[in-house]
Amino acid sequence: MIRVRFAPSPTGYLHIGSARTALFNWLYARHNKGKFLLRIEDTDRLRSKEEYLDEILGSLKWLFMNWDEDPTFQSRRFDLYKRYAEDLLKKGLAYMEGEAIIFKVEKDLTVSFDDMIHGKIEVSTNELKDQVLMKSDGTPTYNFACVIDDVEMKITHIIRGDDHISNTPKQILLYRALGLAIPNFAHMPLILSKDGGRLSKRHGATSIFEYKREGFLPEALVNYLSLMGWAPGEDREILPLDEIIKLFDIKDVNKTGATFDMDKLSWMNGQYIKDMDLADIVSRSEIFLKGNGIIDDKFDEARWSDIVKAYKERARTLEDFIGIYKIFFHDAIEYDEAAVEKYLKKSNSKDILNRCRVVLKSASSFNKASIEEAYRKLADDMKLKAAELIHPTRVAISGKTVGAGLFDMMELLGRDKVLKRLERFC
RNA sequence: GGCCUCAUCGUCUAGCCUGGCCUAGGACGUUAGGUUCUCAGCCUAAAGACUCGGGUUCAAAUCCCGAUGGGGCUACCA
Repeated sequence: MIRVRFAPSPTGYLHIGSARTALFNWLYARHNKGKFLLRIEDTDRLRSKEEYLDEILGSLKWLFMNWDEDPTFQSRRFDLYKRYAEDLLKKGLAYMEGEAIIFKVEKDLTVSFDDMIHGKIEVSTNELKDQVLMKSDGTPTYNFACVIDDVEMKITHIIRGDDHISNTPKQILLYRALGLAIPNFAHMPLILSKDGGRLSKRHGATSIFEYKREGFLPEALVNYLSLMGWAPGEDREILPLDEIIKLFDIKDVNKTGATFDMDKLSWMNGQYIKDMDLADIVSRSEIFLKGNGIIDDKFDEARWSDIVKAYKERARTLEDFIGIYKIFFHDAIEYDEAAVEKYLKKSNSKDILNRCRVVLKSASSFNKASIEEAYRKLADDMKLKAAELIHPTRVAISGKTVGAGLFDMMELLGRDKVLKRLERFC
């Protein structure tokens, strides 16, 4: 049975890089019908915070990464580490220095392992210093606790970032000294920040929840993340999670670091919104609007559904729906000054809008088809192109030059609102 | 500095293992055009890469060596 783990340290939120590491572990487990376990590396009591843990777990859940079994907390296992360390001490493989227990690294040995992504990696122990196992304060060091926990948790495959390659020989020495079976290793490339360096809080290490706040869909984010360092082949890019699980293979993971591309994520998110069932995107946008305090419980869902239908293929994030909502449901709308200047301040603007208003006011019905017919006829009468009526009208009723088709917008807005907004410019 | 590691369009990648089908394919982005009331979407097209130098071979993006460049590690951080 394959068992993998994701081992976050609750000293910060889950960012893109760590989420991708978690994802590849999760995909490997699900693809192979194995177990995906969580280990919380909270040995640093000062920097570890409960709220970070909550955010990390919440982020994992949001991205569909459910875990098996209860998470293991390192802070609750100090006795365990101590026992192993004392065992090494007894065997004469470690020594005390003050209160600390230190592992003796034998010289002139070659440690080698077969990485599932990189192939064979070899290091001479002459490059390694003796390793602190237990610090003077009684807490274990990372490399020691990591080995003990991976053994205790019966981890079969350690999938982690490239930055751990140089930790691996140290850990292997520990497995050997303890007489324990060495797991398989797969070191995946790191996600780089735009300037090519390591992802850090200063450079692009945005919290996963920040993407949620910005209106990204978890499906799109997971899909995009899976493509950082891995490709399903056949030039496929947008594919559902179950398909990703089916196709995922750790052997296909690249060796080269990848730079996160926000533009492509946005594009992909837009594709997901466009292709999503209307009911689904309606409810998600609704939840998003509620979360942002834009709407409350008494809100016209049926009408919102019609609006979403008109806009879903042009939206890139759920955040776009905030502006859309305001156009249709708020009385006061924001006007794009440049657009007003361009379309509503011409010498004949007032006249045009006034005639539009009159036509709309007297129209026997107010639906997309009838409005369009009336507009085209009016344009004919005035010897103008329809566009010369359409553009100013759009700006007058929505404040913007962009958006859904004008006649859709007018029908969705309703006659009263349309007339009221036109009046402002007549 | 030492050690480890990586190297295909601006970005994500396919191809590399098992040399020839690669005048290097796809996607994002960019540019141009089409559809249209705008934008978006959709469609079409264009520009755009094998880091460099040796070697092996009839033949190298693919194999080998070196250089260069990037990244990581080098903590009683994780």
